[in-house]
Amino acid sequence: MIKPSPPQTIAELMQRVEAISGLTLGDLATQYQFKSPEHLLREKGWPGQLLEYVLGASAGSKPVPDFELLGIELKSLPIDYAGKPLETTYVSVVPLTNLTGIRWANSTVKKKLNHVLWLPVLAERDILPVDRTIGSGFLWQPSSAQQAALQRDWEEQIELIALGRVDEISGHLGQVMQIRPKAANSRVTTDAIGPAGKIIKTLPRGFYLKTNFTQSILMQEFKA
DNA sequence: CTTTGATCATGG
DNA sequence: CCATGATCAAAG
Repeated sequence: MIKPSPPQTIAELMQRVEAISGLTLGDLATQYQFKSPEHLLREKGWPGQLLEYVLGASAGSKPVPDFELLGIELKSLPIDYAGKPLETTYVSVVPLTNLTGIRWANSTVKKKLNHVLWLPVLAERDILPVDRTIGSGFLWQPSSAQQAALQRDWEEQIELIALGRVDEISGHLGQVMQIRPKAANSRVTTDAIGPAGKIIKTLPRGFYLKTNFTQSILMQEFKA
């Protein structure tokens, strides 16, 4: 099975999404000769990488949407038997320096979340990775209310960072989007603005969507 | 070395 | 039980 090429239209993308709904990750891995890990202890990104490949997303760690031509970002969303998200959703790296003049309107968070293809995967821990079933993927763009909530959390936390208070930030902040560590381990450091405006070393951070927010997106899509 | 893909795992 | 803090592999 050859590597799928990037979908040229949204219709083509959604056709592929519908085609894999109901299949397991193991089905796809076999079909596309992808590895099938027994557990995700050492390959936490496996579901996302497999789904990207199968749907024809551009590979790699580039600052562009997964489906560059369509401007769409792919996010797999692990859910439990009740359809609730099991994990927060990583969005992007948090900028910790050169924050002068930075604004929500130009932020990486806003860009990344402008148009998202959510792909739910039934991923309870007692289901082997290969046996996890893919659900119905759907396109989403934030409503004005959702945008506003994201903007509030972004501005509140970015302001703390700009004021040199990054080390006061914890995962408890934010109503719908939080900042948490995003690194290989807790010894990794990067530059940040410290107290008195001096550059300090701190743990790299990422923005994550809280499960209450992604759950509301699922409700909006599947309840009504 | 950094970003992207995320999930793991323990303290509260 | 669950969210926060910690962690892992691939790829550029």
